[in-house]
Amino acid sequence: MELAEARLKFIEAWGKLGSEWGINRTMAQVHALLMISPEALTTEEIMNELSISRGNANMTLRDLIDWGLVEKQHKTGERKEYFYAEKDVWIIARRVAEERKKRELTPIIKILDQLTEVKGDENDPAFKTFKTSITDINKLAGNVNKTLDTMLKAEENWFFGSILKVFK
Amino acid sequence: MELAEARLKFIEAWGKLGSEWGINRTMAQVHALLMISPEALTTEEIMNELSISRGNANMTLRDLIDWGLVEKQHKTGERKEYFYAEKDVWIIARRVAEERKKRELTPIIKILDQLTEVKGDENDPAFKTFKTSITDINKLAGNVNKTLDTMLKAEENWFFGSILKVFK
DNA sequence: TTTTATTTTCATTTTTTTTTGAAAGTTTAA
DNA sequence: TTAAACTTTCAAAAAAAAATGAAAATAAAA
Repeated sequence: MELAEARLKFIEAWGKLGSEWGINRTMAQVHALLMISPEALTTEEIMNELSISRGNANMTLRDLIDWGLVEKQHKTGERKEYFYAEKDVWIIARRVAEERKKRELTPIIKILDQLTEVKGDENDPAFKTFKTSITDINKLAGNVNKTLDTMLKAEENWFFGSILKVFK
Repeated sequence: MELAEARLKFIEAWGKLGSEWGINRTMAQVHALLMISPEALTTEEIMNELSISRGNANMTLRDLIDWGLVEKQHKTGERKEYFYAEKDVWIIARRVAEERKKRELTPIIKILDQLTEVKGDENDPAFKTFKTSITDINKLAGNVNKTLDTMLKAEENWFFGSILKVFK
């Protein structure tokens, strides 16, 4: 396979994967494009490569910056902005985990904590089932949380190396 | 907080979480409702509790069955079908992991493997960056895959117990 | 300053996803 | 059989999400 074809396939696949995980397809595609680009790109170049509008490119890039996956660069003597993506997959994975933890896990844990406080009749099966489910989900969420904290503190080889041996 | 209110809050929160992770909000809500229901429910009951149409309820329940999270039950002497959800959160987590692995991880690994075969000029930065990125993502995906396999074989206390101590 | 290059915003349009509901299909019982 | 009870399907409608593009805003240069 030629580079040009492979690049398009990767961008498409990354976009699809993103959309399956609740991430805007275009955002995932812009990320894919920047990940495989050795140099920082301008908004114009991104628009052309992916056939998207200026507005879309602008908003998507802002989101990617918010996620900590892309940074703005300025070239001396040049007026326009360039965008460059982090390329270390371990750092990328950690950033995504960190953001999703902050945006989704923390809020749901807060709600689950409140729901644990529900009052009712211990002999009512509806009450008992509710309480057990919430308590169990809360415990699982707490463990996911702890595991993510460990992951966020860990070095790259935490995942690529030692931990896997424990499973073997 | 009263049970009725807590139930609604949980259903809402679970639906929101689902939609953030690419799972249809209604499907997550039906799942939530069944998880906190001690007894199996009829389509009719689910329609009423969540104010959804018969068609929607039917398709959503079928999907949940496909995911292995819900099962049909028949009560003797009764004609209509009842739906019951698995309540063990560890089993739920494993089923979801198993399905997403099959539906999303395996296909992307297949594509990444193909993309690793790309041919080009080793001195071309575009080629080098592409190859490095794909190779790294592929390695990470492979490790995620291995970890999930381990998780799928593991007992509940793999997650709730021992492994966490390794991190401490 | 004023002009020009560039970025950002956001009301509107387009696309995608989800839901509806009524007709068709199926199963059991009379 | 026929009818009643219940389930499934799917074209059409509605809702939600994403994208457009032109105007407004901003920033650098003349």
